[in-house]
Amino acid sequence: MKYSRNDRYLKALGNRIRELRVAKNLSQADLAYSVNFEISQISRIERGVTNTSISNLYEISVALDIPLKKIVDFDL
Amino acid sequence: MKYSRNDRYLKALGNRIRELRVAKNLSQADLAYSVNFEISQISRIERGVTNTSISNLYEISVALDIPLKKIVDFDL
DNA sequence: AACAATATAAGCAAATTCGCCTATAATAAC
DNA sequence: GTTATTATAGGCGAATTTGCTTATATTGTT
Repeated sequence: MKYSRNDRYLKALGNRIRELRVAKNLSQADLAYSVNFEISQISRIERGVTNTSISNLYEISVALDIPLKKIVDFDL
Repeated sequence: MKYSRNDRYLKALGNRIRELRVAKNLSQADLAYSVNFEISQISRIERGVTNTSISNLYEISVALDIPLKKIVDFDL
C-alpha cells in the first residue's frame, strides 16, 4: 500500500508540531493539558496517524502561542 | 447558546475560503470537483458548520493553488 | 417575471476521530 | 543497572464528519 499525498502531509505537519512543542520545552502531557485533550491524541497527531480537525489544530496553535500560519509554514 | 472560540474560527475560515474561491471565479461545484468531494461538503465548510480535517483543508489549498499558510492568514 | 445557475438544508448510513483506558517501549536521570 | 519520565500502541464505544440524495432557497441573467 502506497503513501498518499495526504499521509505525507499529515506526517510532515506532525513533525512540525513536535518540533515546535519541543522547542518550547513542553511534553506531550503538557500540551494535552493546555489544549484539554488526551495525551494519546497528541501522540497520534504528531505521528501523523490521525487526520485531526481544523479546530484542534487551531487550539494547538493557541496553546503553543504560535500563529497557525507559522505552524503550517514548512517544507514538505 | 453561546458561540465558542472554535465556532468563530470555523466561520472565519469558511469565509476566507469562500473569498479566495470566488476571487478565482470558481463555483462550489468547481471546487468540489477538483478536490473530489461533495458540493454539500464545500458548502458546510464555507459556512463553518462542520469542523473539517487538516487534509481536506490541505486539498483545498492545492486545488485553489494557494499555500495553506496564506489561507489561514486572516484576522479573526 | 421567467429561467438558469448557484448555494443551502436536512436526513441517513458508513467511515473516522476521540476520550478513556491499559499496556508496552523508548529515553533520560541518577 | 534502576528508576522515573516520556512516548507509542491498541481496543472500545460515543461523537462527528462525509458521501449520497432530494428538496428548497437564493442569486444572477435575460
